[in-house]
Amino acid sequence: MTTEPDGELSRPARRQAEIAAYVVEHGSVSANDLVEAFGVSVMTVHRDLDELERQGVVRKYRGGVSAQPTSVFESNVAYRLNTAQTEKAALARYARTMIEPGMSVMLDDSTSALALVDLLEDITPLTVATNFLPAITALTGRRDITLVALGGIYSATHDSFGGMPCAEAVEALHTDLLFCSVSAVSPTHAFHQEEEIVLVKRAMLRAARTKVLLVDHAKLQRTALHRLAPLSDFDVVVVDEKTPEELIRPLRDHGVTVEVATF
Amino acid sequence: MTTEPDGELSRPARRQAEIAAYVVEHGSVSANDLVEAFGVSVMTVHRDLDELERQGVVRKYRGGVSAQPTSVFESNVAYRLNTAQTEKAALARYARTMIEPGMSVMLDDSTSALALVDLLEDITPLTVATNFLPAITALTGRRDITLVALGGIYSATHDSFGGMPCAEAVEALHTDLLFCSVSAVSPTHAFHQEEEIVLVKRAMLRAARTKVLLVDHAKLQRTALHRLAPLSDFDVVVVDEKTPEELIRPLRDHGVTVEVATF
DNA sequence: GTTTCTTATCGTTCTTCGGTGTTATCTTCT
DNA sequence: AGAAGATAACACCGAAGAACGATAAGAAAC
Repeated sequence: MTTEPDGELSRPARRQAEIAAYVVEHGSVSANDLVEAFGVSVMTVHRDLDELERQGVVRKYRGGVSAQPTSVFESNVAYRLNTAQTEKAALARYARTMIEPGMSVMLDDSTSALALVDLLEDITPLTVATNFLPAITALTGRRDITLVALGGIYSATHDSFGGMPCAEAVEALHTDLLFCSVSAVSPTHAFHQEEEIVLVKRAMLRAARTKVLLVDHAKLQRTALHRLAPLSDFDVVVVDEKTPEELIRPLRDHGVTVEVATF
Repeated sequence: MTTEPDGELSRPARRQAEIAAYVVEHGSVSANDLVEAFGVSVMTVHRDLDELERQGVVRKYRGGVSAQPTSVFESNVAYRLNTAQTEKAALARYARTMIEPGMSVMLDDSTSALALVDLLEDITPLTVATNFLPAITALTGRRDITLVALGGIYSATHDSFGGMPCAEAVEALHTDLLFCSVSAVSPTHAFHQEEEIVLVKRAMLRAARTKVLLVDHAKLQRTALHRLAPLSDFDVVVVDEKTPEELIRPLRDHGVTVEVATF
């Protein structure tokens, strides 16, 4: 798992993700180790490590770096962008079909939601509320889209805004739709790794009429620390085509509406 | 006034500002007029006009464009960035000296505040709250700075977030300092052109302990529609060095603390 | 229908800036 | 003091993308 992830990431971003994985795997390594392992100069390694530290993924000390808890590595944006991008595109395409002109849509800080932003071209008028900075930036250019930024405390790890201020901003709204994602899904519940995130997502769930959960199949076989909400809180759970039937059935058995996004 | 503003703007942005000024001056002009006046192709003119329309500065119709009320032109970001940049830099440098490590600072969506952002390098730790997107973007990179984004409805004209949601976000905070700017200043009051902006600025005034008003001398000889607040609400009014003494005296006579930012 | 204006599309140019290594300076540990 | 590691300060290279114009297709006026 330490080698060649692919995806549409810039070279340094990809390398940083690889370095992060390497560090997580080895627990702690020296800068020189990384120089050898990745064939770049010391300077570049340090720059990468600075960036990773800024994102909260590693801790630097004199002589090397050590890994932070895996959970924060997994919610690292660069890492997530790397993962299952084709699945996410499919999920986004499905989500796209649920949106009608004139609606208001809320998006959380997930890469699935970001994929959706690119597909919003010709739905107009439209109101979009999100706390995810890349999504915000992408939407500022769009005339005909009313953009509501959900402010809050900036998190470099997620590149989004969160915390109490964000939750409060969410409370003040009510949208037609919510598209969000989580770290892990059991047959009965959705889970997430970080508590502050849970705060915001719960608020979002309260603030939308129709709630849609977007998950690729990897999420169904994983677990995460914090229970976010029962799946019954969602109106639809959308999974990708590669999801094995035997993972879908338990969900349906528990009364969850599951839709499969075909590619 | 229609010719050669300078500044550190990209070429198209500068030209767009010039076109905007041209349109404001002439009330309404045809695309071809602009082609001649600026020596670029029709296509480029149209693209510029589209952008200006997106920002709410002009209105396009078949055969040409017409100007929106001057007020919105004057709050157009590109235009403001162009204006009095050296003065703004001086104001920012002065403001910089008022900030101590550990403080929390609120910035409004003014270009003066943006100039200040660049000077925040070595004050650490620091908390900054702002609704100005360029400032937010600039600050996301900074480790050691806690960034609180003030969300709200995106305005392309100002490139910032506003409206009720933003005002509410502001209410929920309380910072040590506030740096803001306005369109116009009389000996007794600060004024602004747009009502929604007033809403947010008033909230900011309520949410900070020490309030600092940054104005270049041009502001002192102007008027604007909406009364924002009495100058007594501000703890300090900072003006630039080029401000004539006879404009400062009336302020002081009314009990306002005026500081002059030397270049 | 004709003319005038506008928009879409494409390819070229140009600039900007991200990404990098090298060298030199500065820190910190021993 | 010396050595190893970290950071700062240039300078270079290349690629991504902005900027623009020419042309063609489309829409609206007349």
